[in-house]
Amino acid sequence: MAKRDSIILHILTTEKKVEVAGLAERLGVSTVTMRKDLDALQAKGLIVREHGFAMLANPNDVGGRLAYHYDEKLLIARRAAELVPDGGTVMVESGSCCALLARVLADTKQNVTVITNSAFIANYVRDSASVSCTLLGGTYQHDSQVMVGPLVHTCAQEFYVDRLFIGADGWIDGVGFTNADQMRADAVRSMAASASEVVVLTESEKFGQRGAVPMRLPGKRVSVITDENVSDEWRQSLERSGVTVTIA
Amino acid sequence: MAKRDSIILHILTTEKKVEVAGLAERLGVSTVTMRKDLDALQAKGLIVREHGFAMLANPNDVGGRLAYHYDEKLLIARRAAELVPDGGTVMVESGSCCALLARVLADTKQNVTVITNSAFIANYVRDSASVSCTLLGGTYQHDSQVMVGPLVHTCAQEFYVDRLFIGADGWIDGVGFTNADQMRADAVRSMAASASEVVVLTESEKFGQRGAVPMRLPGKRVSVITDENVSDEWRQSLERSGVTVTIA
DNA sequence: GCCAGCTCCTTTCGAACGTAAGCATATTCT
DNA sequence: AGAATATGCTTACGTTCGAAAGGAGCTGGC
Repeated sequence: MAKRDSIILHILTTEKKVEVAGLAERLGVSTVTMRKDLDALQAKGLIVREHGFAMLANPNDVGGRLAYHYDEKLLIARRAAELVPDGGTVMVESGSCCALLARVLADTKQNVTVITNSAFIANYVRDSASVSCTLLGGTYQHDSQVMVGPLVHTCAQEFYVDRLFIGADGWIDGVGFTNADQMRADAVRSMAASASEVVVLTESEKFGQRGAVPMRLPGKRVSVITDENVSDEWRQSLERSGVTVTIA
Repeated sequence: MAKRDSIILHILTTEKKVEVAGLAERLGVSTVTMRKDLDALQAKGLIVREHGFAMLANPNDVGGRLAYHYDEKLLIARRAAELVPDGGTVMVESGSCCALLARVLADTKQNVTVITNSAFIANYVRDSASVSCTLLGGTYQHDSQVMVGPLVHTCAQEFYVDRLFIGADGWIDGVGFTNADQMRADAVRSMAASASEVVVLTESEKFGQRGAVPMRLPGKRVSVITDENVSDEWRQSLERSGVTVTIA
């Protein structure tokens, strides 16, 4: 990931919509170079372009959330991909790191099967012949493109895999990982019942935050892959709760 | 649907990729007008634009298939929508007419629930608050964005509705409707088991063709909605087989 | 040290783009 | 019927776009 791309994403994250020419001037490059960078970012699904402007993809979309802390998320996804062998099958939930994991698997592995409740992820790796997707049925959440509800539970029962990768919106000491959306948290529990280990992929920033809905995964082996900025305090909190911590 | 739009789609269907300026000249309008038309078609998902060019969306995508005989398909979809009351629930399969039906429902009805095995359709009506989607789980076909396989069967069993709307790739006298893809034909059967009536939405052109896989819907009440160009010969063949024919 | 090869950036230019203002033909209102 | 409004197209203009060609800076080999 080029350094300038990170700066562009950071600016876009705060300002949403900027002129190409103005952005080029602020970064001290020509408009041609700027356009090339923006095209590359658009190809990754992180931003959307219009004539003369660049703006963040809808933050409700996973694509928009990806733009935030993209570097860390990519490192985490790459580390997670190491856990998946060629020809393996994994469950993947709908978080933004999870989407990147699917993308990394599509780009670097052979013949991997991804079971997910995210239509975004299925579409995200659509161009790759090396990943085959199974989409769990359910009620389609319009903004997040994620399947939720009782049908997810029914579908998930049809499978059993080694690992389920999930995102998280927060961590509360003594309570565990949390999610912002009750329906999605429930979907995670349904999927977790069909996996022997749950791997949480999340940027360290999330540890300071608290989602509204505890994930509640009692009796599950849980580990987390996060970035190097996680503080000792949170790391100890995690390990006290029996969560294995891996730094990407 | 403007008359010129139909001509544009017809040209695009045969030539795939054309220059905006050249197209404007051929139709005798200014480039400004041409761009406006093309933008409108792009907004409907029928074509894709590049700097200076317009081209058909990938024909493997439903969007690309929609461009072909768009007028007829829209009429059929509108007629089919009349069968669906506000607040109703319908099953919809993955054909291009079915996608248009979902779009029409989204634009004209209130509080309709669409149960489908097509991730394309779920995404296609994503912007509408008046349609809620339930996506049936299954193996995700990369090119068509359709769910197939045994999981579709399991999921479909969780529901029962009045009507299932499906597409078809052909009709053979004495055999019935046919489909080009075995997996998708199987998905149709799974869904048909959970509906009291099957409504086939298809352009009249299809009656001269034969898909490779008979749909086989024994004991089902079957009707078809098609366009006015259906010949008497085929119409009688359909009615002999107990299929109710409606002209849109 | 220094040259070849490579990558990345810039300059340049004609073509394409979006917007606004103007004109002509329908349509509606009084 | 005649004026007011609406629709659809064109011309015109300043801006942005994509592609090609040239230059700066880095890397590796001798």
